Amino acid sequence: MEEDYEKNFGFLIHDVARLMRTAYDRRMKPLGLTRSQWWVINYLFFHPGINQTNLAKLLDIERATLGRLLDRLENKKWICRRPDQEDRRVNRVYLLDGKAPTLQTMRHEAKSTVDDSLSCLSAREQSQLFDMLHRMRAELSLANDNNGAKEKEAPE
Amino acid sequence: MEEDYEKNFGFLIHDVARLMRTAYDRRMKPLGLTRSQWWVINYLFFHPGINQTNLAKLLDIERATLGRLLDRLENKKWICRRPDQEDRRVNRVYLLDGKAPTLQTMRHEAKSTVDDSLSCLSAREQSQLFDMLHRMRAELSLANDNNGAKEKEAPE
DNA sequence: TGCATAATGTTGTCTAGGATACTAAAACTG
DNA sequence: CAGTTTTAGTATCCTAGACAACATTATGCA
Repeated sequence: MEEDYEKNFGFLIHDVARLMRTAYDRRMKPLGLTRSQWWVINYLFFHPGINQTNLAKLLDIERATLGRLLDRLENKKWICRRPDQEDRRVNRVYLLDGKAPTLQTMRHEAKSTVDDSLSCLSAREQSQLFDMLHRMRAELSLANDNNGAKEKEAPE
Repeated sequence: MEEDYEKNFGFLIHDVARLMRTAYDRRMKPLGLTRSQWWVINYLFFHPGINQTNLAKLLDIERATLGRLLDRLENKKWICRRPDQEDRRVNRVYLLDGKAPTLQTMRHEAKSTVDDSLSCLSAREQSQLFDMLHRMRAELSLANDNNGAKEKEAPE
């Protein structure tokens, strides 16, 4: 019987993701950021001036969730929101100056966290794992969209 | 540059886990339970009368997190807590009667959710994936324990 | 026996995430 | 142009999770 629920894939992957998050967060703590916050900032580095909706799409999270993440990052003086000149609904989000060095440090921290957790896999296994998870994400993301839009798309 | 952060394994697995959770929760919704709640109940089915600390250990979550999960399940009349006769600190947790049929339904729902998300992998790939994630979980869980106990274990 | 220590469960505080409803503004349509 | 619809961002409410502090109760030890 143990086997029965030890085998639930949903919780297996949930556990791995959760354990990785806490490992990340522990390492990030001295820098004053969580993993999610760092991830937002990392995207902002590559997409300065992006608006919130598009950033939420990139991160594949809800706009509300991103909004709150940005609130916290704004409080900590990591980012700023500037109103768009042409569309008064839109905020453009920028990384504040002087953060590049810390960002670099965090990328290294992130990398060693990942490396640690992948150390029990061979290089070949790692790339297989990547490939499989990518496919799953694509599949799930699609299913998610279809479900979310179900009411509107296929009303009968 | 896209490649650079598209490749972050921590977020890849985080995304997959999150998408699976929302897929689960959507399916569970008509039954009035979230995935986490269902998981607790599933364990209780196999371990009636377990105390909270041991249940938290089985689930590998914090006692506080479990306590609040149990609060919600108690409100919904899914479980009850009964004081232990010998140790007055301890609560023994039981599944209330008549829930077995719903539990069975939920197991099927859970299974099809998992099957859907794994449908893009061959049987061989699935078992490889399982194996790899199990190893990672063991590794991370160990690292987590060591870190959590660090202060006490190695005070110098 | 009496005090120090450990264990059980709760509460409080924080982050993250989803869902929904809302406001303001833009875009579309007749 | 007026009215409708869509879009951007927020507010509100919920679950879940971690961490830390705490009261109560057991346990161990001098």
